[in-house]
Amino acid sequence: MSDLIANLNAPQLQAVTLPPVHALILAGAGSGKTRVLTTRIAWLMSTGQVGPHGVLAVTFTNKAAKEMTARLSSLVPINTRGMWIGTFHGLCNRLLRAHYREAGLPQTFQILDTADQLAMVKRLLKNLNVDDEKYPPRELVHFINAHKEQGVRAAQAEAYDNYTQKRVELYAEYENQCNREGVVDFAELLLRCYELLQRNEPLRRHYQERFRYILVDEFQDTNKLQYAWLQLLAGGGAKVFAVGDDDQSIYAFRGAEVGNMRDFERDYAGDNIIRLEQNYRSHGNILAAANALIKNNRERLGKNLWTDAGEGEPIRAFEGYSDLDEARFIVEEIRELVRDGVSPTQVALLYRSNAQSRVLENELFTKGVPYKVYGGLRFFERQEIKHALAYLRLLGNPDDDTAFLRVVNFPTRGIGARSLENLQATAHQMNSSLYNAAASLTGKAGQTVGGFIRLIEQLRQETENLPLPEMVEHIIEKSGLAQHYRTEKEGQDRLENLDELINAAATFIDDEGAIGEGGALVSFLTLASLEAGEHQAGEGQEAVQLMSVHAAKGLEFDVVFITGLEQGLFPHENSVSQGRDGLEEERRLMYVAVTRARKRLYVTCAQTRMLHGQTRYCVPSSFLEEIPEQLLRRLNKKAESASAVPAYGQFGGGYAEPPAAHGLRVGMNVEHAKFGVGVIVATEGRGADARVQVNFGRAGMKWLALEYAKLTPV
DNA sequence: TGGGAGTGCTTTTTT
DNA sequence: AGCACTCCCA
Repeated sequence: MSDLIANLNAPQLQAVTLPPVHALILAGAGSGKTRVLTTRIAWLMSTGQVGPHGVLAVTFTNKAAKEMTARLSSLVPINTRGMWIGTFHGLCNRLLRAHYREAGLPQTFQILDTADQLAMVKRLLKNLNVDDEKYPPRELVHFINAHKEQGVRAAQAEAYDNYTQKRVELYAEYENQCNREGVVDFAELLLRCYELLQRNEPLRRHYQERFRYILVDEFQDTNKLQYAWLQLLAGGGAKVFAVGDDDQSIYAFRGAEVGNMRDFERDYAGDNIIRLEQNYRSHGNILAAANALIKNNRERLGKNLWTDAGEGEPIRAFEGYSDLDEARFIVEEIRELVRDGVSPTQVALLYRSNAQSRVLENELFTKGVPYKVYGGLRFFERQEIKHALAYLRLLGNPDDDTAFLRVVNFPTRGIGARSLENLQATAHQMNSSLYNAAASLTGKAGQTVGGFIRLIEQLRQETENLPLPEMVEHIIEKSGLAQHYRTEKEGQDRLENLDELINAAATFIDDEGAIGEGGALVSFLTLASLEAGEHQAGEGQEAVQLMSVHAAKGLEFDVVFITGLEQGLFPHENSVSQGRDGLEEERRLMYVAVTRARKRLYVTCAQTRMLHGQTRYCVPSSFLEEIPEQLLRRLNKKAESASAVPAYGQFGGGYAEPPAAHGLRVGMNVEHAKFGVGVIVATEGRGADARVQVNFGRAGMKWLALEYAKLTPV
């Protein structure tokens, strides 16, 4: 036991060994957050304060949950299998499966992922003859989810105008449709679980008494409903240990409420607030830059990271002429680093938006540097996988219209739009699922659709007694999917993925020893929805890591490049237009990016960049100015770059248009009588129409018509 | 039915 | 530019 806490620093030790109280742990980047969380659990158990049974630990991602479980079993000799460690959604699912009747769900209820949900909303709009231009499906999905995340059902939703009135009605229709089909979306898992506990007192009491200690990871990312859910579970005297970092809150755009941290402080933690401020990850200069940046945010709980690792290297800053120039510089540096013995896996290229990876990938590819991009399509989201799963879903629950429509005519079996319209109308009349309504169809539609129904019935019989992997294999073959992809030109990859699905089923059976409530199939399908597949294969390869800043949260690397540091890109213009809060979230994002680096940090930008098919002229990010100059080493002189704008076409892609005849060029410094000295960032038009965009620093960014504005080069 | 042309959008993302 | 989605024709 003393081993357990031997190497903790003072605040870590304090947090881990806290008596049974509510506590808020403000854990800075790289301060040993996960370690404290897991050691706390281990400590509570090994001192006999609680058994594995009485602990509830909540995370946001499956990855974090798995890591916690793994670390825990290395700390204490217990079987973690039965413990309630998981994601909010995973734990809610578990509760709902165990009490599906009380929750008003069918035993085999399935989970809609984002794509399924969108498909259902689109279908709904069509069936109800609603103009999808006036009510865009995506916006409606957002409307529905946002309400659920606030704990608001359609019946309680406020309809403050006619438009919203209609949206609320559609929300209600959507709820009905989900209930009819016996499916739940992600937000529903949480809301349904919350309502279950709220309404069912014996059940609530049971869990309130069971869980004595509740631990929450990444608390700054919780939304309102999640907070309410925690409050409910903690209502019986359980002690909540919340770990989070308000400075790393970067998910407000999807409903996270940093305010929950303050609320938690007010409602629970009181004076049990512990700050973990010693950073074990980054060298001093990197931390100093991070601290200097985040200091500019107003709403903070307050925290200052420090390290005893020494200053380390300066932060390297580079400004390229173009995005291509920037990419070339980066790849050159990487090659040098690798030559000096740095492992490519320890080098990360970060960007604000995924579209930026293209130029970088191109250059890496050209120079033969292996790389891996994170954040593409995930395994269970691939179309062939979703098709196979849809067949499986239909076996489990014929009322699943989303699954039905996905495969009723895939591979094609002559069931056209007319037949389906027919079917949907019939189903609507009968208030039943498409599958059920199929029997009532007459004519040609009745025949073709009937054929599909018979196929499903046949598959059901044939696979009834098969173990899961063989069942999956059988379905893939007999549904015609395999044959379809065998004849398709580009089908090879898809066939391999389908094989991989069979493997996944086999692994699943081995790992889980099969079955949860409702059998192996249902739990496998649940896994497919809840764990869309941990990124892609080939994770451990010797490759440079490319990812968005969001995706980098929680990771660390020896060398980090933060790329595309330009005004409008990072901070992103859409966020900046959302006012102060938007800019502050961008700054937190920058803070996250900076604190990923252990030893060396590069910050790079470009003067021109291809965006949406057009060349944009860029101004360096305001975040660059927020890093104290003495921490920086500029790898190209700033003054030089201003006057050294290359001639047209000199640098690969060149510019979209040659410099205009008025002699003013991007990068030139000019003086204006009123605004003072500024730098030209864009030019447009010619002759009398010519305009230039100038960044005057304090006086801001201005578009000036050359015909009127007097600009003198300086 | 399926493909080719035309249209529109484009921040970040987990469950 | 690149991609997803729709529409229309063979």
